[in-house]
Amino acid sequence: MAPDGRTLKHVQVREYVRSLVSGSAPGSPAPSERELVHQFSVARMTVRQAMDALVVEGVLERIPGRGTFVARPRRTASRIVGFTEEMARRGLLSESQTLLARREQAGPGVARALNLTEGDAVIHWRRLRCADGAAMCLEDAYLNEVLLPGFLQSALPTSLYDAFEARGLRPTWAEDSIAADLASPDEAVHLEMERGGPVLRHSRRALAGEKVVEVSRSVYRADRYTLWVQLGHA
Amino acid sequence: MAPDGRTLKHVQVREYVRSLVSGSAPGSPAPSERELVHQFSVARMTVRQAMDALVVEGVLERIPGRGTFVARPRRTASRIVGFTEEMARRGLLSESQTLLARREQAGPGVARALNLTEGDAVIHWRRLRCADGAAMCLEDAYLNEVLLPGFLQSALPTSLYDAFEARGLRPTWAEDSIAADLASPDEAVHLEMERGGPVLRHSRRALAGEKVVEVSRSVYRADRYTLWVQLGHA
DNA sequence: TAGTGGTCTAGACCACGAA
DNA sequence: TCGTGGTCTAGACCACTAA
Repeated sequence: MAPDGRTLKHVQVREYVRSLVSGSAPGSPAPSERELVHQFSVARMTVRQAMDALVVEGVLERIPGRGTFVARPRRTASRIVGFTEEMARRGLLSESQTLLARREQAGPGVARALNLTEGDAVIHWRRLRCADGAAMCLEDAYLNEVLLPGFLQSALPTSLYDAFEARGLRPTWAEDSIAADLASPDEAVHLEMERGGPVLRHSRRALAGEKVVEVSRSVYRADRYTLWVQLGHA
Repeated sequence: MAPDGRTLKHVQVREYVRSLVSGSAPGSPAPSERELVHQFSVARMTVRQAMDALVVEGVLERIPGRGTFVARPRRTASRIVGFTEEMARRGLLSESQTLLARREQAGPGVARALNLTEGDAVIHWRRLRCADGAAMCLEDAYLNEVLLPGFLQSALPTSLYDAFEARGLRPTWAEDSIAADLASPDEAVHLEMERGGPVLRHSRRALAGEKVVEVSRSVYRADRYTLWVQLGHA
């Protein structure tokens, strides 16, 4: 489809307009379609193809009879992020202490969640996660070793999600479950809280495309953590 | 734009194709563009406009050189639903007992959340919500009286979200916060649980377009409720 | 080779908004 | 009245896929 040497005209126009309006205030006018026809010496349908893409993206908004304008940014559902980015968003410095990082054979539950067969090799990574120096969460992550070759052999990353990103495996879909519970004795020790104190249990199954990249169980100190979720759009 | 008497051609083609493929299995071929050009005696660009819309909607998928096919349904983020639909989804019968339903003056927090001024009239509706006969949740909802005229004067609905729907105020955006905690004595009595038992606190601010339609605080028995959330798409 | 979608042209008329 | 976006035409050539 895309000729090798040259850039498609509608892409040229699209990216020109995108750069023009990037940074413009919502409501600012974009060039009119006929104006762009003259500037680029292209047909109007070509310009419309370019603008259509930006409208679908939510960058532009058309008002018949008036013109095309910079759209106000859409509200979008929560992005899928890991602990590190979540804490950064709250202005907290995150640190982690690896309690366990090894190759294991998948049990029935983990195998099913990772779309693997029982006994397949998985990476089990257990960390105590702190924010601004205070124990916040105990996290057990299970990863598909096939998708992360050499993961345990090289230095463990600070952010698992950065490691996904670097491998083109940024999660695009997540199924989370959230429940309240009381801390087990072992959890209480790690989280430096009293036994039987309240905790928030957060489980996640994250996919990149069709690949299950992460299955995890986290337990948060209830007194230090509130989960925020945005749903819907527009 | 839209002439009164007749239907736009690209809309005709679009709806024809939509009805053709509705119910078809993912991967089934849709008519080719040139085929539709002949059937409808329209230009190819008109057919493409129709098909483009269906592709953006996620109904169709184009494969260059091969044809256009029915797309597999997209995974989408959690819909914004209320208690009634949430329980129905779990196969549970929900019932509610109204503990309080009255007009109040908005306090500072509720006023800010509802985009109102302190002292404005709001509806405060407190319900004990049960699933399959068992106490599940204690919910305090605050509503903008202006958006729900006559709400308290007529029979209270079973489902608040049905009432929104009937008024064209179905929430399209929600900001939720979720935390673990221990039940207060009062909550424990209503929820028929021991004092200091674990609960899940779920707060919501729901918008329909730009209008804040609901601000609520719910407290769930931790032993009976786990929250499920899906994020992302594709 | 025949068919498909992707790109592109050079026009046209319409309804609507602002001046 | 003029400019805007919305619709529509009747073609064209391209790259790709499958037979």
